[in-house]
Amino acid sequence: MKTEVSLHWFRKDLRFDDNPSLNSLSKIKKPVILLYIYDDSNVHRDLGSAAKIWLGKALEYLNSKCENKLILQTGNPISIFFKLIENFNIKTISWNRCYDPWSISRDKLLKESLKDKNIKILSHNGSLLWEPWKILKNDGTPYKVFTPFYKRGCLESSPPRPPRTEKIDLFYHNFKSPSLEQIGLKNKSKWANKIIKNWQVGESYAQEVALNFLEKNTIKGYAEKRNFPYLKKTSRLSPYIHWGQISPNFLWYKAIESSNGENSRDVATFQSELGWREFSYYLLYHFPTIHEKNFQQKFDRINWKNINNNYESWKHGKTGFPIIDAGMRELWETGYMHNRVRMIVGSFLTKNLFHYWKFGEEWFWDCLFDADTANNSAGWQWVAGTGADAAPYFRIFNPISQGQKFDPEGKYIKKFVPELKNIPLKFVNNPWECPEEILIQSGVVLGKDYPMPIVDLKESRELALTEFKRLKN
DNA sequence: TGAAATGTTGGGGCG
DNA sequence: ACGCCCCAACATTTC
Repeated sequence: MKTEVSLHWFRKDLRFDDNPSLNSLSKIKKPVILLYIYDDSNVHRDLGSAAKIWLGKALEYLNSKCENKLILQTGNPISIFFKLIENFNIKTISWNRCYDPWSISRDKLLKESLKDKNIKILSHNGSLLWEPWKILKNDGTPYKVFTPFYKRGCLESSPPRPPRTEKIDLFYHNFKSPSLEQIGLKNKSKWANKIIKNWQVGESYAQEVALNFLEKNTIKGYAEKRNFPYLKKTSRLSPYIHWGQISPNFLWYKAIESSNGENSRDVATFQSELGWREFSYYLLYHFPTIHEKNFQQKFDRINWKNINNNYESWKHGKTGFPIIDAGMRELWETGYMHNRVRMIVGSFLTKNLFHYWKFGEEWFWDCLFDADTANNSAGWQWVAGTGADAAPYFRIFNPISQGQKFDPEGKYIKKFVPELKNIPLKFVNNPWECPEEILIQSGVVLGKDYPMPIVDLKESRELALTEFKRLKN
């Protein structure tokens, strides 16, 4: 008779600490097998290039932390589970929930297919502070505005589950897994090596980053300084949170513990950023087309410009607007972009280049380590003005003044757009206005070393306003 | 989690 | 001393 075992299916919870599914299996007291499925048949689209790199590293780390007993599979979960059930005497299958529509239907289908197998199936909340279906307005409908969602909905409902870690016993097996190379999760390209260089991917590093931020009071000044990209005062936790290498519950309670007289506003701001993440997941759960369609349908009538060369210039940081180009190059070179700059480049693509937000969302999806369906779509719809509680359509960022305001010394720009490093501060954001003589001294030939601006800011802004205004009539 | 256009105020120069 | 203009600084409105 084969040993009775439990199975934990890792999805967006690539951690051992504060993992509700693992905790529940610890109570059952049967040895546990750990599974990850690189599922390309049930998702709505393939992972982005950066995400695959991160995932590969994360799985490597996870495997090393469980004595290389992680079962790695690729393909359709239903057939994989059937195969595993033949090989092991599985009594319980457990996972932490995902909240995107295709995962929900996949899990539902799986539960049904396993119905008569005499296996207990458990699902848990491992990635949200509040379950989306528990936060509703008095009339029973979901919130559509962040502030009441967060303040009345979340903060006034029961507090999030405190973090907890139980030890599990591994089941030792010889089940064979394909290698990361074989399933396409090992990218050895120059680009891959470059963008991952400054990141350490495992759970312990996630905790290190979090504790440095929260316990060592790096968070002090966060409320103000998080807007200045060169200061690097954001938490930079987003990739870890996305992959579940650290739980929001851990961060929530660590944040509260770290709050003192000096930083309470900073801590509250950080908590509300976690709140924005909750809001994005909440929206995707209640409005499951938010990743592909305008949340506000009236914006379907906008005549966006057809995709053209400007999109390529934007993607590769060659728009001629230094703060935009710095941001897009940070993305391409590091798999990350500072939040303030995400807003600026998003506004530029949707309002000045007048491209549909989905094109921006797609490029971010491909390049960001933290590429996340809920956050990415909600963010792009926010900036485009088409979303729930979005920025009003007329809130158009001016890349020159945003650069001057949030990169006042030009340090961020000069880091990622080094061809401008000798340009005097006065012209860092508007090199095309720099006198020829100074350009020569700075070693820059516009149109050759650095592009001329690809659009007229004033003109394109007016055009966007006119087109958006048209919808009101 | 804007920015530009427009309006208001007040101080200084100057006839 | 006074009115007038200019303009910076700030406030309000508008998109």
